[in-house]
Amino acid sequence: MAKAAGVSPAIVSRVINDDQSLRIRPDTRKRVLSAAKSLDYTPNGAARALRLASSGALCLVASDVTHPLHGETLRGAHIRAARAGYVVLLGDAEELAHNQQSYENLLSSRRVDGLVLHLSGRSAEAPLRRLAEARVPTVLINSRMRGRGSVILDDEAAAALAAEHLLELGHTRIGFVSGVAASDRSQRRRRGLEAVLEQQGLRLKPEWIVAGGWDEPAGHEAVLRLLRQRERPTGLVVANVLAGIGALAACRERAVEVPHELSVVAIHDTWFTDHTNPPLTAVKTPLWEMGAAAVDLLIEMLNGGERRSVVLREPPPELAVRESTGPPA
Amino acid sequence: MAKAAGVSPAIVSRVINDDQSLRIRPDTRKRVLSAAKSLDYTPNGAARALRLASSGALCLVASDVTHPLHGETLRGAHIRAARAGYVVLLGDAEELAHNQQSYENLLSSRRVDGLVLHLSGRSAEAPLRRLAEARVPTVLINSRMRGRGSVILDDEAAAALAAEHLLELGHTRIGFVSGVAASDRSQRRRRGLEAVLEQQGLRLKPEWIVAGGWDEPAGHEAVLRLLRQRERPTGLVVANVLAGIGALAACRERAVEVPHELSVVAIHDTWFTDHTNPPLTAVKTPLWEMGAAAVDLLIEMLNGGERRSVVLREPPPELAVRESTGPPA
DNA sequence: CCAGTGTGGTAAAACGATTTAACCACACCT
DNA sequence: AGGTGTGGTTAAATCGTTTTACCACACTGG
Repeated sequence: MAKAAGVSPAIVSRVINDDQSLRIRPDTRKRVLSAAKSLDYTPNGAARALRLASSGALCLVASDVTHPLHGETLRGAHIRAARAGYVVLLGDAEELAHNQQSYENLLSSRRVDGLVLHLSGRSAEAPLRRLAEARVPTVLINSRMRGRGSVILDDEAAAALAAEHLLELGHTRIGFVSGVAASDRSQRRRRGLEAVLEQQGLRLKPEWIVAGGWDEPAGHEAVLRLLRQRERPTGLVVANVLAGIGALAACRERAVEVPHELSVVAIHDTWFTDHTNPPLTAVKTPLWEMGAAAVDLLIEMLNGGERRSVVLREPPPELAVRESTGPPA
Repeated sequence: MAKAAGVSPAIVSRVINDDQSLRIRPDTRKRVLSAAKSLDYTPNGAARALRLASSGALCLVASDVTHPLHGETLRGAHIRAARAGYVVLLGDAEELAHNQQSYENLLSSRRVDGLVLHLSGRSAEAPLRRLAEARVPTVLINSRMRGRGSVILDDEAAAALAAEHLLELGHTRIGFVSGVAASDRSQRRRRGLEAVLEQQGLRLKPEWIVAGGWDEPAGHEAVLRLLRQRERPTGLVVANVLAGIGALAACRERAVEVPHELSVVAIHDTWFTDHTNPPLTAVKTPLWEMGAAAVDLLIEMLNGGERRSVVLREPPPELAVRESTGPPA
């Protein structure tokens, strides 16, 4: 490259990288640029990474790559990263937790400059977090830890919106299917729900709080448990849309009519809530933006910014009313 | 590192990489290994990549990262790659097609050793393919091109299975909602369908073949078109499960009863086919395996193997009968 | 005329691993 | 004893950038 331009590699580098402090004659610059184009030269990534001690790659670890909600977040992260010149590596939490060896390698070989962890909150994932922060700057999505960068949804607001919807329809007996119970996001959703109920002088009955998870089988199973009880709620807030679909399935299975006998509203919204039976009322949350915000924060940290914990309040959660909610019988 | 072990870097490298041609005293090896552990040393990825002229990363470009079916394939690819010591970068076709500049950079900077392209078959993606093969070894998923590595499903068999199911139920008036019409996988599915019909002396009426796409809106719109016709089929094969869901929605919208007035069977199966209204009969296809096979093939190519075109016949497609199909009225 | 100040570069030393060639000590063979 | 392996280790070159130090030259002001 340098040879073709008849110029030292130093100059080439500085021209290509548009170094502002470089003083150069316009025609020399042009010579470099045209040589670069005619050779269709691209700087070697590995050499740059070596010299700059940074790889230009971020890694997003998702609890489950096939989880439909992660797709949105991933895309947000991806687009933002690309805009800043980073590429995104993908990790599957389960796979990595299984194979700690390779996980450690990935982190400590400086192949990635930073990490975004989007985990489920299950305890099996603890080592992933511990190792992460020890090695590279890390941002947590939808879970918080002291002194770590994180981006979380406004879960209280989302849950409150769901609760208000049920209250407006006239429900007073309201149940809650939590996500992974130990996860802080699940607890935030519960708090948001409780706050709204208390305003109305209502309480969340402990026996109507059932532990679920983030996927369909978990919601299914949780609602079966709930339906076994003598007294039943008339309205149900489900902490996750996949679990919400499981809830609908459980109702069908037990011949519980939705929404006449039980109204169901879930948190998060995706394209297929229109297509469930009945279509599922859901609270729309800014998942795309969450991914984007996580990457923004991470890049900010990489540039020397401090670790912050961001609560994503914009855009605010929105209710999409469908046919799984209605007035109590 | 070398210093702590009291040994030259050459030895360290060869011990760490387990070089078979190295003859070394057991205690020397042990010294190296224990020093490596105590310093918790990991070779710098960038330096290795530079020296070895290979990055240890593969890139999977999907037409749409949020597409539920891609999740499965992605996971298969991911796990296989990890097993071989590769990490997987993720690309979004739409994003990359938009931003060719960065795409070219990614490919030519040798940041990835190989590429897996899982595209939709739309013409906008053509440049992605062209550039890819010019720069790095590439494997196409579910589409074929002369002289390129590729992995495709046994689409004929899958479509045939769907058709046989309808025939067995007694349908003779069968329609087809294709995917992206120009894509070869769509054509293979159509051929599979036609072959089975011909065996029974039946024909696929041209007016009952409607062009769709790979997502819900496309299927929705295609079936609305189909339902506008005077004469209607009683059974419908939809080339994609998402489009299938759109088909169901279109039927609901037009008050066409499924399965009594129209039976619908789609290709590909995912967890939510159980939850549509009515639950959707679908042909299960080995998506996970397809991702895995693509990566296997790519790695084989990277190791000097020739470009092959693999048809994935194992495991064979399987029919999951649900409530969207039944005997004709 | 000379010191000082720009200007437009060049040359060389990193970055951290891998690989090759070279070297040495020692044993074994003839 | 001289030649030939053999086992074990070292030194040096290399990958392609970036960065720092430095240089030659022209121009300027006193």
